[in-house]
Amino acid sequence: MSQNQSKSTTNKYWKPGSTRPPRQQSSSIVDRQDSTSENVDLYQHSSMSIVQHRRHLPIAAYRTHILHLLEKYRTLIIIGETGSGKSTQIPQYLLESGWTRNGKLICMTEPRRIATIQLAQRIADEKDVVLGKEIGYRIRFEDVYSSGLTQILVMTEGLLLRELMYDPLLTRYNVIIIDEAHERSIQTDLLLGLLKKIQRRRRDLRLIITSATIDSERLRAFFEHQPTSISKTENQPEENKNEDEKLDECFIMSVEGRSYPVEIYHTTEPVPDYCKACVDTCIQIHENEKYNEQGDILCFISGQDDVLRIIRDLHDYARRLNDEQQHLKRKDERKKLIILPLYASLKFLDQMKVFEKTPINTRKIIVATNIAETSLTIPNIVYVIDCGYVRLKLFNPEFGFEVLTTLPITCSSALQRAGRAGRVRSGKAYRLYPAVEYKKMKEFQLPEIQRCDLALAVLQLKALGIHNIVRFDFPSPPPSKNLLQAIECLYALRAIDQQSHLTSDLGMKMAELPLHPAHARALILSLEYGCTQEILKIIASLQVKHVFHNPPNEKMRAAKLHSSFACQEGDLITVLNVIKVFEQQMMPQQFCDKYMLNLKSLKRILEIKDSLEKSLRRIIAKNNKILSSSGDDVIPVLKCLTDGFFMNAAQLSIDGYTYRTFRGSLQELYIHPSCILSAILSKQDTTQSQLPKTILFNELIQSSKIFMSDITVIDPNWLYEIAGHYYEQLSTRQWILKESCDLE
DNA sequence: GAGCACTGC
Repeated sequence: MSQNQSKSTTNKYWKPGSTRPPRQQSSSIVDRQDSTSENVDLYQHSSMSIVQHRRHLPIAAYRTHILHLLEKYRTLIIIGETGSGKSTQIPQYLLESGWTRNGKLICMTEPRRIATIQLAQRIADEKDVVLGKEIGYRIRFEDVYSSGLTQILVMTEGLLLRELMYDPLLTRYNVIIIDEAHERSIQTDLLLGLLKKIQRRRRDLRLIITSATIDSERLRAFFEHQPTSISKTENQPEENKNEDEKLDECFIMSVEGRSYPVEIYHTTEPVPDYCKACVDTCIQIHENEKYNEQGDILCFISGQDDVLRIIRDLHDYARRLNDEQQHLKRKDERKKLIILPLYASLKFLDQMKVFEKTPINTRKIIVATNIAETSLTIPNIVYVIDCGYVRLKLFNPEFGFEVLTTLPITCSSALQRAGRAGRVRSGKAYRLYPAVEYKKMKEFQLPEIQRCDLALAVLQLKALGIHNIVRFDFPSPPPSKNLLQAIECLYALRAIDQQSHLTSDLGMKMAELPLHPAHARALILSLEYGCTQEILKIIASLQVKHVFHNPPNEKMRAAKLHSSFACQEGDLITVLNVIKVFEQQMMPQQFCDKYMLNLKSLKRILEIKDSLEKSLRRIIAKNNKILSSSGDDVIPVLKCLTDGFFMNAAQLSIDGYTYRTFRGSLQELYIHPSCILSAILSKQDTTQSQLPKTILFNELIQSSKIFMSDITVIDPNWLYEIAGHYYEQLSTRQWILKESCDLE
């Protein structure tokens, strides 16, 4: 079960900038693959037929075993390393052996949209059928399947969760496969909990959970342990007992992957500056491995800022190298360098550069955030540098907010990062931390459900009829403080009443919208404030990041161009201005280039806006009525935002530049420098008492301080006018919720 | 006084 552990072979020590890593031993030569992503690696570039290819995958040896186990067990946990072929093959094995014969489907979930499409496409290719017929997929905004014809349906986790609202027993499926379960998104955990519940009613439903590394024993315990107190309604009637009743609960099996050994090096002591250490290590690799024909370098760095710092220093080195070579006027053995950044807010075309084939006599260095750990798989990596940190959202229950924070990574993450060096041939991983630090790391990252804001998850569960959230059987129960915060939040937003039931006027409507409850409330209330068109655009924009394009070398120009949309009311109204203008453009590409805006983000905002508008019309049953707009009057929009975001209100302290929330926390908050407000303020001559007294924020980001981002300026009187109930109750804590009692 | 992990409905 711990193949990952055994694959990473040796631990060696070295110090960046002093001792050089040992020279690469001559190793067996493996053909370099020209694939551009992991999803098109194996068969397309070999001479094997599809049948041969399928037979050669490690999972193929387990075909009959898997099918046999599925006859005997209700739930199957399959641990398979990358390259085992589990995702593409398992649904096909089930299809071939008749698991769809009664007209019901095989469902497979993926955490991400791109992976969903790619997987469905690949299965369709292997079966030589047109995508959308026997094999189909569903992601938000895209249904590519035919009811009555489709047998394997791949979809995102979020969509299966939505499907549960309309079909609580998921009656159209025989088998549900949860793929990539080790990522443990909130959706994964909600699905696992709900599927266990469904299995008690539907004894015929089979569940397969596949994962790379997972806390599998805990998961088996979860599926084997049945709650002792099953209520009468949930008890299986005697007469329904049949063959399915005799099934055993859960079985774990492992499938080996296909990867090469990776030598792992640790530093001798902690590095004071991991950016410098990363640059030094890149240089060392480049100098030492100059005879090595292949070998691109991938660096895992925690944030965009550090990525850009490292890129800048590496460019300096590359320039020196180039000058030296010209000066010597002879052919140097060292290769040329291509240095590329990779992070989420990078323009799409710049992201795609990492997939371009590295030319002969050239080495590619990619400096990436953890976008490279899950979302994008970069080909031909032989060297990995791991800084040992990651930025994660963490819910602080004392404080009551999610904060983006830098944390040390976990063992499983360190292994995952190192593993990226062994995809094409044996590789090396350089960890910028001592081995003792690795030993101190937590084994697995906390599942998202244990470290995030649970307001939306709780609302979804309530809508699915799970009344008592505290007693819900979670695979990893979230801290009770976090649950309590979520319940209190939903109560403050009037989505639930004091009995903790969904309110019929607001709560039920909010649950139908795929939005954070605060956003959903603002959107529904916009009908009363008469500014629905404006709030639709603003809420849609909050679901999408990176509207403003800010390349590191053109910051001044970008700031100037962006300031033409800026307004005193803050970031949300500024984005509203951008969207309003963007909508009217005949040539959106030229418009975005001119003002340094992100076309992809803006298009997606409009797409989400349309989808939210459809949902909203359905909820309020006003299909044809024109939705209200407040026109040029911004006051209704600001008041409506206050009505949704009142929990995220902050007031200026006496010092004149720090903020504190109204919720009684002593935490000092600062306006993030990316906010339009800081841009406006920095232009003004006097800095004294210029900051607005009361603001709403959408997110908190921790770096040197805790910063608020996406800020809106409001009139403090509105808070008492609109959310007086909340602030009064907050001070006296008069209200006692039923579920709070359960916790004690 | 000074900088923005990643998904998903």
